[in-house]
Amino acid sequence: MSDELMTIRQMCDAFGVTPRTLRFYEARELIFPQRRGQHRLYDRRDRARLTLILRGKRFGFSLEQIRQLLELYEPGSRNETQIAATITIARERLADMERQYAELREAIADLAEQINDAETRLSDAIHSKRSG
Amino acid sequence: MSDELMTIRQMCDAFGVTPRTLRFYEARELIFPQRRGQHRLYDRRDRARLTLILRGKRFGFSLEQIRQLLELYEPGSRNETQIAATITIARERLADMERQYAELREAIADLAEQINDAETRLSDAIHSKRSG
DNA sequence: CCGAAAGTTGACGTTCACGTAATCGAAACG
DNA sequence: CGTTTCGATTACGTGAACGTCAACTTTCGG
Repeated sequence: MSDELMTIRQMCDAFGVTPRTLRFYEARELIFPQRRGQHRLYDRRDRARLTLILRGKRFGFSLEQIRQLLELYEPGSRNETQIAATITIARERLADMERQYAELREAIADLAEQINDAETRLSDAIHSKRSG
Repeated sequence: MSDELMTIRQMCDAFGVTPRTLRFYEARELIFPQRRGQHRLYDRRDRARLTLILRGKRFGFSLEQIRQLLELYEPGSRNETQIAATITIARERLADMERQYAELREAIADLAEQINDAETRLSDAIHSKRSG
């Protein structure tokens, strides 16, 4: 069932990454595809993790930070100490994201204003050219 | 006037960067401090640019993208074509930021939920231990 | 005036996140 | 049954953004 298990190429097409990237994430222990013989096979869980990886990257997180966050998404058979540690890390990332969210709002407003100013300068320049 | 002109060390202390970083940004043409003899001196404009550089970095922009954006903040003596090009680039960055802003909102909600779930698992684990 | 402190210019090193090429085994296909 | 094709492994290369170290001036406090 191609809906359940995907080859590395299908994954690459689906997510817009290269085989190298998927093998690299695996080497860094971010995903753990099964093997059929020598070949890798990716299931729903792997796809979900990859989605989170790519999202994390868009927010500027390192692969290591993302790896730590992914533990949160594992109903994992780990102990209390590890769960607590993961939660602590996740709270820090969450705080990062909330700060970034707030700052992004400001930055968007700033940039929009600068674009407006530049547009004014531009139309002024065109106008003075036409009438000069 | 130390409020007007700052040495490289004062800049580093103020912005939390290293001298190497400031010289690197200068080599990449992101800032242009004056020289008193051999030494660099940074003015208000340089500080404003550095603020924008560090902000841009926090949003995951490359130094080259930031350099292009900085042109927008220069009341610059450039021609219409260049202003128009800068505006086009800036609009793209603005679109990037708006997408990021929207996605960040979702991601924050997701992560908060996962943290909640993990906290539940954690307290459950503690409870089962106490009563077991 | 002079020695420590601060700053300068190379130039090479480093980390992250992959890219790229070589070589190999397995698998699909006419 | 040979040959493309897909995938695996290994290893070296790369670009971005600095770190680090050496060798020199320059400047400032005592």
